[in-house]
Amino acid sequence: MPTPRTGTPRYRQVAEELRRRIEAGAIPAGSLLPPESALSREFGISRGTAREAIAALRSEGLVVTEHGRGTYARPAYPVRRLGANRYGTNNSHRPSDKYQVDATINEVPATQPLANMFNVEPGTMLLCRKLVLSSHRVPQQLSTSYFILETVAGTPLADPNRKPVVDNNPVHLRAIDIVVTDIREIVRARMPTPKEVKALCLPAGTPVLTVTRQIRAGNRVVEVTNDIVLPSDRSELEYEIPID
Amino acid sequence: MPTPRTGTPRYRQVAEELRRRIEAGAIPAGSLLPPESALSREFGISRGTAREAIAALRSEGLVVTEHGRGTYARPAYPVRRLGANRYGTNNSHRPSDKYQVDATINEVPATQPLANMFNVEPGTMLLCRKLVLSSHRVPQQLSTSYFILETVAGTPLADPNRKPVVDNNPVHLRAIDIVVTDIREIVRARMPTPKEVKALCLPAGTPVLTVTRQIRAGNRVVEVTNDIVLPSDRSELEYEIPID
DNA sequence: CTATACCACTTGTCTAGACGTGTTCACGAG
DNA sequence: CTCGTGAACACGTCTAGACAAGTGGTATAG
Repeated sequence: MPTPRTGTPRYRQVAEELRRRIEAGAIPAGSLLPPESALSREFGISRGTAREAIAALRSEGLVVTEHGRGTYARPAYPVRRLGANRYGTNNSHRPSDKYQVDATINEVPATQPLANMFNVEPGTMLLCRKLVLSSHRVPQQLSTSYFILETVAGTPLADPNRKPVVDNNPVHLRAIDIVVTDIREIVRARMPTPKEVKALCLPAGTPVLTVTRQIRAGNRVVEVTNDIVLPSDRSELEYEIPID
Repeated sequence: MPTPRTGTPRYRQVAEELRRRIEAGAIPAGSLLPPESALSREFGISRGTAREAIAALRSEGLVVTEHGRGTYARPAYPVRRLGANRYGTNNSHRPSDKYQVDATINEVPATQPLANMFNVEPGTMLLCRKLVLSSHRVPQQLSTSYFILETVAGTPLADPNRKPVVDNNPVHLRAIDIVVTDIREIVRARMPTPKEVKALCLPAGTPVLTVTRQIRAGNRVVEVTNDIVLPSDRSELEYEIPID
């Protein structure tokens, strides 16, 4: 029984109806949507079409689905704002207290793109630090940083047993006599890889913010972080731009 | 004939195989993947399952699908970098030449959140400017800006016939005797609404970057842009952070 | 009272087929 | 030579049904 077409596909009509119900509060945030079988009956569509309608909402980040349980109107997450002052040298508040950090450290030769970012020869040995930053057992941030090995070898930065620093690298670099003068960040967004979905417990359809960061001391690049990965549903980035 | 299960679902196995082919260059960027019917035959799966495999890759942004044509390994887009110097007062390069701008201007009373961002009473009249920035007939950026009506009424900024400025508002604000001292931006990422998908010609599964911007002159907030929307496959944001 | 087994209900995966709609290209009419 | 038209082929939408697998509660055995 092919339903007569009205131009817009049926699954999209159903998605819009569900969206209206969520936005009007008829389906409160955090509560369950009707199961697929009920939607199928209510709208006179097959289960496959009902699933497509829900998939459309999921891809907008409006709902999340759990196997065996159902589909929820998505509750607003508490957002972690990475403030404009996160690199300030007066570390009045230390975010590290609230977060748990897992680090793996090893040494690698510079690949071509990394060498470009450091302005060194490819093959130069680098120190590579991969961090996983968690809060309440939920991973909040992944990052991979590189340092010129020569400049940090033997310092606390290269010590795997040392509790690694979270954000404020300028302070810790100063501790080893590197005075950071400026930081350059490039922000992008993309869909996560399956690995990142797993590592960050991302609900399906949630994009990630990525930050590529260069930390410079004078005209020397002392650290390259080749992608800080942040779940976009739990993070935002703040910048202050002074005007001359 | 239900295929025997090996733990991971068939559509995911097919997706991984296709991913390998793309990453290995067997399917070069920009070229067509085999059509669904061919995948269905090659892997011994139904067309629905082949579609699911492709949907998985699409949701990672690895491929894009065009109705009637096929699915392409996604070519790298030319990326528009919004540089750290985009608000510089010496506008040495004028990006406006390369872009076409459509503007709609009207006057609205401040809602509560807008009033908060401006630090004024709700209901204060604002000038609202919606811009669509295009390049080569492809929309690249949407934005909605607000100004305190009183401060800009009668100035070129409020003139709908005037060719609107693209980026560099500080320069144009200075022209009406407002000296911008700093700009605060908050960057987020999310999935686009269906309207944005259409307006920005977004391939399915592409997230958008959003920037909420406050432009301040002294301690007065002179402009609030409540979301610049950028397609994440064509844009990146650059920031320079000076360290004291 | 507890632990387990089962059951009802949910989403996940998959099949086979139907018809709609957009694209492309070759072929034929003018 | 140009224009259009139609066939072939691509993806888009939808149906009906099947079984797998996760979740949570209930009834039963110990």
